[in-house]
Amino acid sequence: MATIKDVAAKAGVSTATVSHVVNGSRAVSVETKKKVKAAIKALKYRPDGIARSLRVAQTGTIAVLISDVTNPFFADFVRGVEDTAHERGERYNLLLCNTEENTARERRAIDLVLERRIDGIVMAPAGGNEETLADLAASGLPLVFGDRKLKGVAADTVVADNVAAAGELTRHLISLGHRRIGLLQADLASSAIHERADGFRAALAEAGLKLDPRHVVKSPSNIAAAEEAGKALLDVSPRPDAIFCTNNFMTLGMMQAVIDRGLACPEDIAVAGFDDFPWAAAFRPRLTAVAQPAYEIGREAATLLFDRISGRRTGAPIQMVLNARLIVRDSCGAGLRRRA
Amino acid sequence: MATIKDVAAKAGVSTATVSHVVNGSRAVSVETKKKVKAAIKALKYRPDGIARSLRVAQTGTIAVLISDVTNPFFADFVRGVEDTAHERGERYNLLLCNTEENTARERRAIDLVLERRIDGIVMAPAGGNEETLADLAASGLPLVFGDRKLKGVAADTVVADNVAAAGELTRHLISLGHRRIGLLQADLASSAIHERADGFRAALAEAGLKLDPRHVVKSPSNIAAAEEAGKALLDVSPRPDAIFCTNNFMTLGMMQAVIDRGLACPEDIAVAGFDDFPWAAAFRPRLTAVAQPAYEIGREAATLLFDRISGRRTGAPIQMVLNARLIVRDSCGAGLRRRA
DNA sequence: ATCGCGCTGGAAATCGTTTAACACTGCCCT
DNA sequence: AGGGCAGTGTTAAACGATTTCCAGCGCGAT
Repeated sequence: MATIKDVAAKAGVSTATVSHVVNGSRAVSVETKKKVKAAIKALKYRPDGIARSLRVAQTGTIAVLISDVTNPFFADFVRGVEDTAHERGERYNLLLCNTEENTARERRAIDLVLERRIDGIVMAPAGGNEETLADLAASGLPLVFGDRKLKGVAADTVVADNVAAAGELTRHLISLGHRRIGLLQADLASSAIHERADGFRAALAEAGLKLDPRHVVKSPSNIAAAEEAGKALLDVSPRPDAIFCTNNFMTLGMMQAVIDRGLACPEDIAVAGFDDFPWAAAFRPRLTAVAQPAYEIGREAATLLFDRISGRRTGAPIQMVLNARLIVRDSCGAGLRRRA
Repeated sequence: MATIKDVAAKAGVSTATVSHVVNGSRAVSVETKKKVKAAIKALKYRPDGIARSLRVAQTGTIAVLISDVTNPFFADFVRGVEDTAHERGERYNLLLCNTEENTARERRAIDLVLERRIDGIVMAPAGGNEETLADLAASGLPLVFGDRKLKGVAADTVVADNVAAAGELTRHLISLGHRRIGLLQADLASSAIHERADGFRAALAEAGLKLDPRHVVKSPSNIAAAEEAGKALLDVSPRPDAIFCTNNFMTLGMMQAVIDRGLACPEDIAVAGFDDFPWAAAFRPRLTAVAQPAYEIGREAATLLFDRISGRRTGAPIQMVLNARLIVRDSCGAGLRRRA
């Protein structure tokens, strides 16, 4: 690889001049500019970003820490941050880390990206690293939380309005005549999950409905585990007549469980999902679900981050909450004559 | 941020010594080691990876260029490479770039990551950058293609056996009695897509079946476009009695189109997908599809890459092809009494 | 004349590491 | 006694950029 020195030598100028024509950081006569450009082309010179980063103390890289890109929610989220990074810096890059909802992995990932001297972090915190993250935030490194807030650490945050949306969804269930409504809850520290459960419970209480403790089960946040948990839920007697699922994995596992037990949705049991899918209207039962603005959460989080990085915004962290919207389709029995 | 110099000063040793205790690169007496470690802790010293990278000429970062993480296939693929990166380096990081199947974006992304002096690239080439990529491969930077091969550029490659799997899927369609089989093809340069179409056509020919030209339509690779294209396909007369979809977006769009036209799958029309979904057995119609080993493709691609990076393997590029497997469910009418 | 200024250009310090080369101290061996 | 070697430690030169001074030159104003 040719270095700036090689270019300077070939063009018969100093490295300072080469740097200036590359970056446009000072006026350079058209003549020397031409010579330098010729040398650059001849040597296929490409500036070394590492050396540059060392000197200017910024890397043009931001880290994105999420639990799993395989989760469509986070895939959208990541696209949101990438797209806005693209619009801003022109030259920003994303360092992606899947933390698997694991405190230790998250801490390792943080260590790693800090060593890389990234310009900022947007993350969906797994929980359990409050202390580390509070230190981090205090250190001044731009840090924003997306999807989840973290108690006790002051950082910019953008989340969906989980309790409101969860309330709306369960009221929908109730309005359809369901009374024994169960909860299939992802077993995560995520504030989002807990807020959804809270919204669910509050709506139930408000309607004067009781929640049978056997009708709430927690499951690891993946489809296979949710399927097992879902079956357990279907096996209690009396069986719930509707299930509220706190995230997309729970929903998918639950649907599978319904099939495993030979039941029909929505005729035998209603299932309501938190998190919509692009294909939800194309397969039966057409899923009734809350659609989260995953992409926008990523976008806003990135915007907040870049505002910090650029110094456009300083001072106290702000918190942004985005609306999620209920999409009524068939899986809860809307428009269905209910049996018995 | 404390630097190595600060630590050295505080511990009363040279920076060389500090470096050696940090990296374990030479014997250091227990006494000085203790002093150094104390200083490190006291100052919260964290080595600067940028400076280190500059010096040692490697970054511990690899770039992953795909069209879109939002595509479940690529999400799995990325997880595959990340997981193996994790197992290898212990300290490897992923730079993620979505190229949107866009030649220009891909070239920009390549430029960007080259400036970052990444240690290697694994990518699903969009097509159109053959020259650039051939240069790149020739330059000696470890480069491996996943999911797609690129004609005319010699690089390690891992792909699925698209033509075989496509053949198997269409033979399945034929065996079920379908005769007017249509093709909904993603309009991509991807070798994978073309191989699937080839496998499809070959199987048709082998069975002595004709392909009505009006029964093959190309669509941009996203659900909405595929839905429109799917409707067009359903509107030709005579209507096809089965559709082969070349990737997951085509499949989803097609299913939506079937609903839009008020038809039933598989009763009125069969749809066969290339790319399975984790939820495919939980919703109706249960999709018959070829399941690609997306995660494994990512894994093997990364393995190939690290073998190059570490110098464990040199010489001519190798090509690896992984099997995809057909999963028969309901959407093509298996086990269905066919009408008329 | 002299001063000041705008326009170009260069020399050299700097960013924070790693590492080759060298130095010192004991100690063993002959 | 002296050479060789193992064990620790330091000095200083890279790595490849950016950027702060500083300088030369031409020119208009005083």
